[in-house]
Amino acid sequence: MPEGHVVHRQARRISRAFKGQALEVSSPQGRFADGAALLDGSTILRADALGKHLLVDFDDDRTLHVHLGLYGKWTFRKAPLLEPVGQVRLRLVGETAYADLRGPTACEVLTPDQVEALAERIGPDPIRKDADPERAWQRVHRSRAPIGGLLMDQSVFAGVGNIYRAEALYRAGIDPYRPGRDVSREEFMVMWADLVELMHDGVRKGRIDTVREEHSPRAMGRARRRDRHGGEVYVYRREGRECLVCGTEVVWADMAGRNLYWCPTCQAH
DNA sequence: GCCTTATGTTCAC
DNA sequence: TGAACCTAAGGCT
Repeated sequence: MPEGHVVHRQARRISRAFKGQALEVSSPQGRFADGAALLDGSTILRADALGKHLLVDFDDDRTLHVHLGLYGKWTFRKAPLLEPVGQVRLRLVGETAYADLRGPTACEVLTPDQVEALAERIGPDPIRKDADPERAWQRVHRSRAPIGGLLMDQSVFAGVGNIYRAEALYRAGIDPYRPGRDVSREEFMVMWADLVELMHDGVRKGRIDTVREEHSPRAMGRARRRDRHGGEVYVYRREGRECLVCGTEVVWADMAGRNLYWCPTCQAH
């Protein structure tokens, strides 16, 4: 259940574990048997993330594309090899370690053209150095759709998920229902810079913390508080509890089938 | 043990 | 807008 920061961590981990090695590739579950056969014995050149998409380049111009979706998960282990447990779609075995992939939405082999097409259909990823926020700004600026929806649109912001959506809007003081076209360029650029900072922090720590020091319950002498996803946040899944800043009850709504959380006082407009 | 829920995307209507 | 995809964890019994 990852947002972009997790996928970037996984790309880094795959690079460190397997780069330059000829891998044994298999599909214990069988659903990726053809792709695994195609990649088996090939060498990994690099692994990278584009938003929530993981791309692993093998020699011979073949790229493994993995999207974890809502349930997908990687597990990394040191040798010795253990029998696959459960539904393992893909197993990568290197010299001293191996990785198992379960439950992904996408696990396929792409050609260079297909990789290019993927890169073109997703928006700028705040975690990547080559991201151009102007592309996202043009989309937001011209849209009547609510900014809360645009933040979840991967063709506008790649890698942003439900937690970063809720927290970036909270920190910017923006009502999730405000139309994109009513967000000023200044507000957009501040929010983009904030996403860059928050998501880089997520890559570094492997968890999402968004609460500023001055608002942290620790700083106010209260017990350390961890939210259910493992980090410390202002509004995500805190419906019915008090806003850490103003005390108003955090509220919840369904927005396009996803859970949306915000503080109606701190994010009034 | 059973039921609900989840940091997501795509497709059909 | 809703269902399907597909797996694991947590809450409930």
